[in-house]
Amino acid sequence: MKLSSWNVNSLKVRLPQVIDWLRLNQPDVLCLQETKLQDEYFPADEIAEAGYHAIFSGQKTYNGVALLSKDNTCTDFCTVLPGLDDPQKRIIAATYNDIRVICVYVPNGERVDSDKYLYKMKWLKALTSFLQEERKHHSNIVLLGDFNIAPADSDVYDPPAWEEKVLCSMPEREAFQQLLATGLSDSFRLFTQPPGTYTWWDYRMMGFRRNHGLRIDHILISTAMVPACTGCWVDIAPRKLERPSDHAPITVELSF
DNA sequence: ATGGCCAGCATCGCTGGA
Repeated sequence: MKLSSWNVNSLKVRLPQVIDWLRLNQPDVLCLQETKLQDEYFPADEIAEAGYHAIFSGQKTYNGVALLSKDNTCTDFCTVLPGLDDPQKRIIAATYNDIRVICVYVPNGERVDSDKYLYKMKWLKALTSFLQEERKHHSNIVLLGDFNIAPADSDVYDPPAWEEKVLCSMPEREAFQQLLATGLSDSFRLFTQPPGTYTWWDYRMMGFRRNHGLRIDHILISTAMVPACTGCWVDIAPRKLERPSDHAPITVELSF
């Protein structure tokens, strides 16, 4: 089975690209971030025509997450991060065939000296606690989405320029390691990858053409799933389209 | 040169993203 994650930066704008991508790639689950849609406007019918069931948690203008799946029998649907009274729609989780799928849109943080950075760190701490709890109930966990963290300098096109900047700062990288310490592996790093593989490129300054990118979208799998993991890759094709999202989708493949 | 682009909302300029 295949699970994918894509920050679409407005599902309204990107819907045709998402539908095309689903038809072409046929993931079992596609997790979306930054849908930027209130639930009453979610394009469930168009997505159903492509053969996918959708659950979603959105709001006006900002944030918003969704899980699209071929399987329409998910259970334990959840859209809140316990311990955090957060009006921002940044998490959606559901269980598909004994696999716990947790889709997240981690706050950006803006700058390391901003209040949004403190909110980001608080959010990550609550997420780690949530994973510790989820681990007690599920052995097969996939935590995927836009983490807004480049875990290492090899995930950054220009490490000196980004040193201790938001997305690359040590506290953020430590928070990422704390997530892994709950019993998760970065599936991307289980395989040899082409150097300079990223998931986000700035719209400005011809960021994509110059491959000025960061790897900030991730698929983390519980250790029990590692032997079944057969691949993880980033598909940069959608980033080359007209009116692209600034993120590319990432996919993990599992032998069940 | 610390900007540049993009989406949304509400208009013709701002916020937020990363």
